[in-house]
Amino acid sequence: MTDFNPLALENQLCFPLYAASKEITRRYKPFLDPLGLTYTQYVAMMVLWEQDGITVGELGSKLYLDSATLTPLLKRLEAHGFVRRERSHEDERAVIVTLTDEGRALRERALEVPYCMAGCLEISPEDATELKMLLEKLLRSIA
Amino acid sequence: MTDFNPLALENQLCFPLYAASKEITRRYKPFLDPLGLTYTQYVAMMVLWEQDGITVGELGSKLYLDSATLTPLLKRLEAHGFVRRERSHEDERAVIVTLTDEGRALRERALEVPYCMAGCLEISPEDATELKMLLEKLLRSIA
DNA sequence: CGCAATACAATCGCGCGCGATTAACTAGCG
DNA sequence: CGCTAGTTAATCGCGCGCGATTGTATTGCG
Repeated sequence: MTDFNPLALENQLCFPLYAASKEITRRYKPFLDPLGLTYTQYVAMMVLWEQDGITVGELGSKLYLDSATLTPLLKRLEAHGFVRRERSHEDERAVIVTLTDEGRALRERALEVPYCMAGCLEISPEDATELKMLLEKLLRSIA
Repeated sequence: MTDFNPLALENQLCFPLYAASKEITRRYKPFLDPLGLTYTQYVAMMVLWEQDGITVGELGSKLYLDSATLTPLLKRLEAHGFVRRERSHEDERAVIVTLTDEGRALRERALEVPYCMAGCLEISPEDATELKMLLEKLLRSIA
């Protein structure tokens, strides 16, 4: 029997996950730079394009991020004129995030990003579907 | 035909990749904290446990990290007494990273980490193998 | 009603992650 | 041999990512 090294990088599941995530985020950069968005800001905007006027907490639960990350990020998006941040009148603890006209308009320019990325990632549709399914399964089991 | 929204979070491949990577790194924390390592420091140590005395550049190519990340990280590992950083005599541009006795000894304590994580991730061996294979395939195609 | 428990966002501190630049060194070509 | 082009780490600046704490608002229980 060959000796198995549990601390070898090749025997890790999590390392390729970590490395692939970083590399892909880097691949997004040239497509997102012209929009003035980072990757995290981009996914935050995706949530808002689907569901405008949600709270910081709701946004965070969809993105797996907390207010320590989101508050400064949303302030930057606000400074860029893409969103507004306002205390809820019903519940003064909550902060509602709303798209501005400029933020809504940005969606049109962002529409091509997924297609640019699809052309950039050399992965078959079958592998992509399988990978997405496995990642979501993993995510459900731990998050 | 149903209308497909390319900017919906559920239609992204990269988002579950990004989210799962973050969540898993977080799961490592309680196991790595007692060793005094972050996740990135842990994978750097894994490389050194396999191949001691490599340069910053070689380490970076294995971890997909550059010197801007590694230099301060290695300084912290040096401050903790796990590694030494010395200019190569053959090539004064290169910096050789070497394990200290303490750094080598840490491997024994780290050996249980992969087993703790395996017990913590609810994923079947078949899914894990398939996921790892797909991630490495993706990584090879883009990095 | 009053007060303790809970919920929510903001803040703080530290460690990445990386594009861009800088500085030191080496290689290689004429 | 000298000079330029290339290589290697280090540094800088900014934006996350998150555990921990803080302050305010709400809820719920007696």
